Amino acid sequence: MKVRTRFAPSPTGELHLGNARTAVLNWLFARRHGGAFVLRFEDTDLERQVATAERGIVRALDWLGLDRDEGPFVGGPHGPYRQSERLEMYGEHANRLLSAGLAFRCYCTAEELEARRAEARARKGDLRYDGRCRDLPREVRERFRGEGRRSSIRFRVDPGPIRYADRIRGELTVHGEEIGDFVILRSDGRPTYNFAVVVDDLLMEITHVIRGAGHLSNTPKQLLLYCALGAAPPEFVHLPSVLSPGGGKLSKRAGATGLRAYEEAGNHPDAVLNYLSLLSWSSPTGDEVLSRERLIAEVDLDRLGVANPEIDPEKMRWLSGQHFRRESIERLEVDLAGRLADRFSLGRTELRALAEVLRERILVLSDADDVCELILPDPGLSSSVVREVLGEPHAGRVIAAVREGWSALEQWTRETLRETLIEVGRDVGIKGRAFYHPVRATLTGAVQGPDLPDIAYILGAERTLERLRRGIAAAGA
RNA sequence: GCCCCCUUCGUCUAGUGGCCUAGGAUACCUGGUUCUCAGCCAGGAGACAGGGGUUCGACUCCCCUAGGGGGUACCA
Repeated sequence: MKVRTRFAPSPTGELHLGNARTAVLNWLFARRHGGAFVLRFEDTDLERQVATAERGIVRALDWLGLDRDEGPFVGGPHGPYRQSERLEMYGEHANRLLSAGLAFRCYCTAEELEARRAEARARKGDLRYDGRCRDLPREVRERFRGEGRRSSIRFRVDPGPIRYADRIRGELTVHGEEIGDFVILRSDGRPTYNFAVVVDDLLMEITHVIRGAGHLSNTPKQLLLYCALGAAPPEFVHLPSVLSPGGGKLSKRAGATGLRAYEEAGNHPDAVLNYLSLLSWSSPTGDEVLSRERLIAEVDLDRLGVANPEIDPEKMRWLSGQHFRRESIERLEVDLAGRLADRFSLGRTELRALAEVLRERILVLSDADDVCELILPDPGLSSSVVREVLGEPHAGRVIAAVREGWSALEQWTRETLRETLIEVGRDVGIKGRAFYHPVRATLTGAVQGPDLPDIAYILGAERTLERLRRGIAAAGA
């Protein structure tokens, strides 16, 4: 049977790391088995407009490179892919259960139920539905209808053990009496979550339900529904809940736990994919820096852990750096151009040089901002640090010697620049900061930054030599 | 209240009764990379939540406690 997985967020706000991790695992697993990954929006409960949230989620999935085989905007044979557009299907299925005697109409109003719950809470009693409409005599039902009472439809849950399986935790058991008869269709005709997922997953032929562990306790209800509908349940895989840095719950809004923040900081998308997959999972090889291809080849539901992992933004950044180190120059050029275009006008060779240098040192793309800010603008030599450095005894001589060495270069490469710089240093007989600082200050106006040869390489021969020329003049003055 | 799930270095994890004087990664500290920051390389410190069992032997199995997560909704 072909593997089919799904990601079913409700389109409220932005994707947080926990949702994203669920999406990642579903996608990876589908790709691993040549299956289908479907996106579905669970929006039955939402009256506000959700269009922007929907687009935000799709955009986030695209950024992570999680392409969908079916879903909103791409379509597919099992649509529609929004619950709000599938309302008749839920009604039909609920009626099937009703006529089979597996469900019943409940005439209790929301207010009555709430009042009873409050009362039960007060005397520390049982909060579950008491089953009072379960076997209502016909006359009573008719009287309620006559009174104009609306009814919801509840699923009949008989007492006794319910055994269900989770791929990660194994066999689990709950007792029917702990669940109670739950609502599947509200009195206004909308389905409840537990009913809608089952109908959708069934109709969409989902084979593996991979979702957060928060849904573990919903699973027996859903299993019961599958049986009642005469269908074979999918395999359930409940991923441990992702926790905020420090251990708290992952809140829906908090910026630091939103996927968006990691994108804006310039984390490499493949690294985010990699990092998210490493939560509760590890490669059998022990390697941690994994390409998309390796992730797909190596995902294995049987290597998933049970404990709830905490987000570690530092490790995320490290991984991002590792992915940049493995990135192609061409791709990095595109990323850099996109990020820096509005602040700097970058020439072709300059962009290439920047990419070559930055590939070896950045953790996240935003690190490039600082480097460019430091190197690209004309430094001006009037700042106090520069004047101080250029005022040192041998400053002018050092700059002149470096300029002479570099201007004789046939090839302006990082290697030749570095070798020449070391050679000149030896010849001139000045070392350490007395040697480096005058050159550095002249080139960038600061005494701190990337390696000197790299700075010269990015600036190119013409600009480097010109800046040095002015440095000599300033030092001489 | 009741029910379910979880608990290895700060963090992510390896580990399925002897291979564990518990391995890796990150973060941290130290040294190197003839300047700085970053990167990179090398080294260091750092954990089986606590208590009872079972067993010749327990990080691994069972029970209790504590802590965390979830459910008990006409929320998802």
